[in-house]
Amino acid sequence: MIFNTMPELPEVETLKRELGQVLMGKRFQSVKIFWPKAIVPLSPARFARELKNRKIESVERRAKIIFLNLDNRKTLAIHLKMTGQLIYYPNHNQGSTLEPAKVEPLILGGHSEDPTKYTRAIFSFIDGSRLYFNDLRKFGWIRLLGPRAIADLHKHHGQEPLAPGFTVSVLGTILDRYPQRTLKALLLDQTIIAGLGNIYVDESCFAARINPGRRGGTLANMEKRKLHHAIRAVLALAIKHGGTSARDYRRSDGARGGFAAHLKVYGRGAEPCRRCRTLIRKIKLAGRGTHFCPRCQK
DNA sequence: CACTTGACCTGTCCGC
DNA sequence: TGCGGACAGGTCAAGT
Repeated sequence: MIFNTMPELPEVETLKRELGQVLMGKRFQSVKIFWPKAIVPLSPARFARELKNRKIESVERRAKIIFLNLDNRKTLAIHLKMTGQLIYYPNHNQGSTLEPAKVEPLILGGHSEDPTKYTRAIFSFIDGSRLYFNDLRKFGWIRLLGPRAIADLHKHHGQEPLAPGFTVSVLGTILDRYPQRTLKALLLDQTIIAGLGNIYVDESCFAARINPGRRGGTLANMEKRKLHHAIRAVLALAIKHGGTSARDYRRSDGARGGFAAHLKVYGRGAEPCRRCRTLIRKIKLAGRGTHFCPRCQK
């Protein structure tokens, strides 16, 4: 089973659901660290010692972070950043304690690679199954945190856009509070709304038919309602499709897939708008490549 | 206050 | 074929 994510909220949520199914109740046996920076401030030895024999009691997501809650009130928090992956290998040799499970070749970035080339950590469980943390660009991190640190992480992040509490009026209040910021910058800011990234900000703005360069204070009430609905609809649909592969995502069965085929503007610069055939424009906004239809999005 | 740039890393792609 | 530059799903710090 391969979980390859391009992680924004829908991708991390997909991972959380799938990992929740397989990791619940597993106990860590050993941990190998190949890129110690990924787990600072702990040393690999300390990190492994603290995890040994701990049981995973639940799996959660907040913003773009995955939380593996352990049986000692500590939590393994994982952020995949740009290129992180969590790949689960079930134990194919159930019952055998001598022979480690064979590692299938890993497909990464569309190429067959040495399974360990981008592997920064391997978590082995007592039943012989394993979880690989791969990360080409080494931006991702894994931290073992107590309740206080977890609470701080939560505090650092804003609204969960799919939670019941994220209402039209909450979004309206946000927009009114930052009247001068562009929508693009506002929606990317994790301390305001947590979970949207470059793909889903562009897609949400398109769905709402609002230009991402608009300032928060300029949206009419109807537009606020449309944006609110667009954000939730786009995220929900993307989750339904298991997330987006902008590049070379493969499922365990080798199928391309997910939400990439449903993208309306992201990655479609100079291609015709699916609604009006006008060419999609790509500009730089808030430091990020930004895609929109100049005709549909006012 | 809002925006830009650079940093963290490795890889791909495009133009010359 | 090689080489330099731009760019890539994220986030943080520093400077304008």
